[in-house]
Amino acid sequence: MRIGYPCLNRSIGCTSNRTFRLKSYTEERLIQTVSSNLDCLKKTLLYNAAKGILFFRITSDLVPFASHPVCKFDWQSYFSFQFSEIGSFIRTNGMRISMHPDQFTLINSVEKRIFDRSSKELLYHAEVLDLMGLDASAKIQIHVGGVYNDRDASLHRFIRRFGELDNAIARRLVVENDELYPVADCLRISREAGLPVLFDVFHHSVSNKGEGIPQAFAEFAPSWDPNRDGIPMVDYSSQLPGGRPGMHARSIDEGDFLSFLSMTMPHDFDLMLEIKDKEISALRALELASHDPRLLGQRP
DNA sequence: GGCAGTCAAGTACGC
DNA sequence: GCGTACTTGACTGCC
Repeated sequence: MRIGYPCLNRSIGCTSNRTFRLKSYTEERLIQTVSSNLDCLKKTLLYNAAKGILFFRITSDLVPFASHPVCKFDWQSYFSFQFSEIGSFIRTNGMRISMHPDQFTLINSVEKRIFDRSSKELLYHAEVLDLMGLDASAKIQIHVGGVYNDRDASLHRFIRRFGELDNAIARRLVVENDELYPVADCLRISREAGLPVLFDVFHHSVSNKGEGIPQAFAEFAPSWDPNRDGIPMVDYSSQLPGGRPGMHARSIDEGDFLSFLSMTMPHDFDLMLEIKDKEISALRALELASHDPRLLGQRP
């Protein structure tokens, strides 16, 4: 088990998701921003390695407008050295990487135009991971998408569209349960399309078909082929106390976390903490899990 | 320097 | 049919 946090580190004084407005797009601005984002990504990974945080989600804003028609710049070649250097650091330190395109990336949209645009966005994500020289265990996670008044047809449209994706994308894609499509639906897709299911604990608590956590684990874990995909990835968060249902907690709920660890024994997986205070909770989680056999031997 | 409004993108939902 | 929430950090213009 590796433990991690998404996209941002708030302790090191830089962020790798700096961006700018479309209106102010220039090649110069792009180069400057990507360069600073990559520098910060490297710093973030150095911090993580020093602290024993071995799972990290790379922000989709690393290369702003990468899949937008406005971008004609060959950032792949221009930054190839920096990407490969970062990738080599990741591999040397035994780190796991994920990416998560935002809500606008929908492969099951009724509109072909939206699928095409999403496909370009996914290709950008795959290129980032390819340029880093990471194998297919570095994943890109998306949700099933919209319902469009017909869940079954929309679920099958996901499967059909998945089959149309470039292999560079398909080999990395994993589908994540959410409020609209609970894990049972993702498993149907997985069985037909052959992609793994990324289990989101918090979404599951909001939307499920009665499966408890142990049962859900028993069902989705086999969708990951250890040789091709690596061990499963799991997203974890808990309810913000007093917040609207579905809001993410600001910091880790220690009791909930410990009970989650014990409920998921003996499954091994990499755990992404989707919690507002990011690396703070990840560090706390590492302490809380320090006696868990799945983490032993991983402290720096 | 600080604040408020806005930002590429889509969908669901309430009116 | 239309407007707004979703979710969220960072940019931008304004003071």
